[in-house]
Amino acid sequence: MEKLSARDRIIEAAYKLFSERGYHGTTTREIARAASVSEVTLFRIFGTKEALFEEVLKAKSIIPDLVAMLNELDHRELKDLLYSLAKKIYSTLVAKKRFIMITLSEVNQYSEKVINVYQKLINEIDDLLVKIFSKHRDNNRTADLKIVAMGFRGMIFDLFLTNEILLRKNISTMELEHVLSSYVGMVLNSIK
Amino acid sequence: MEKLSARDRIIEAAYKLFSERGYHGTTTREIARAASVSEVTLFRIFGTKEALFEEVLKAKSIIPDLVAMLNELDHRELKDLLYSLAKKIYSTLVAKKRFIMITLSEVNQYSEKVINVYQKLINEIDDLLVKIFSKHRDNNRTADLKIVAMGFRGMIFDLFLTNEILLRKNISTMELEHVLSSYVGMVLNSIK
DNA sequence: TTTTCACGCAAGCAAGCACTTACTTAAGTA
DNA sequence: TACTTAAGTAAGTGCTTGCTTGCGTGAAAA
Repeated sequence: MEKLSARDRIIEAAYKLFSERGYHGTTTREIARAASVSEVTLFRIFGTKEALFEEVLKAKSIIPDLVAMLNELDHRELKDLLYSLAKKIYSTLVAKKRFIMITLSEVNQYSEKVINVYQKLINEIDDLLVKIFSKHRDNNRTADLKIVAMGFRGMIFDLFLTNEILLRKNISTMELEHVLSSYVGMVLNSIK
Repeated sequence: MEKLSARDRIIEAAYKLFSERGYHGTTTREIARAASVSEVTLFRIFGTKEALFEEVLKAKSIIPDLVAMLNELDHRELKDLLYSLAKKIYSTLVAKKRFIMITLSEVNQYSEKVINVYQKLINEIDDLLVKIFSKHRDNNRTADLKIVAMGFRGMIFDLFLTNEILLRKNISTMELEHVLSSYVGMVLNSIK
């Protein structure tokens, strides 16, 4: 905490406060105070509260993390591959929990442009899953792979949302692993 | 719209505005104006903005709808039963979209008490699903029915969230039915 | 008819908000 | 040493916010 520049301290503080109280629920005074910086400095660096908000989103977005993750896959057996993918997605979501909270509370005010970014990301995840599935599918099964992919992604995301955001529950690593591998099992049943 | 009392018109207007701009992003002046009521009347009836907010949540909560829905099930074949349940859940979510939006944007400020209400509701849905599954399960399958239930609920909720809230997409009835029946298929594969 | 009631209108209040100005200070850098 | 840079302090600007007060009015109830 001590080595960070004023700019970074402000971003960290704003990130935390925006995620807890929303954009309109957070004041620039509070942010400055939490960053141990004068309010004047905040405005000198960022100009407006809006601009600060955008910088926070840029700095903390989950999207680069997820995109990077998608490119880090090895070529194991299908079951292990899906399981490790599920775990990586879940842990990325947890690591970016505050970003998700901001997104949820501000989602209805996003522009077409921002929404397209999410649209693309979701498609990218689903397409990757379809590609993985189709390599291993049983050809006399007629399951629609795109829908299986949506379902798989949906189960993981909802698990995160329900436990981490809505119920604030401490799900144990063991239980998490059990649930995720069961989800993988459901998917495998549907494509083989 | 014309026959509503001042009180109801205020609640309707507040519901709409809170869902679009969040609690802090909505002013009592705007609400009064949208309700064609003077701001004074708003405060005479509700006392404070906070109290109005709580009345809106009470009046518009999705919880009674879902609870009522759970008690309206007939006893058809498993596949049809799950499918009609999925459709009912989805359409209830759509009908209460604004309530969900408010919930998402205010979720991190809810008290233990409010969170317990959601906890109970989620458990109720999952338990119902488990009950349905276990009547029809294949006994030599060892799938954990609770987890299958969580997955099923998760797929449905994520479908709603992604399409209706995040991407604001008009998913056609046909496509929705196709996706939901595929989800039902995934579940059936896992328990039989 | 008189009283009550539900509401509107005009005005305002204290506090808080994002943001600014003017000036200062301390630590590098040329 | 002179100058730049990054930060702070103190004060304040104009505007908005939640909420209040006082007074008026038309319609229904008594």
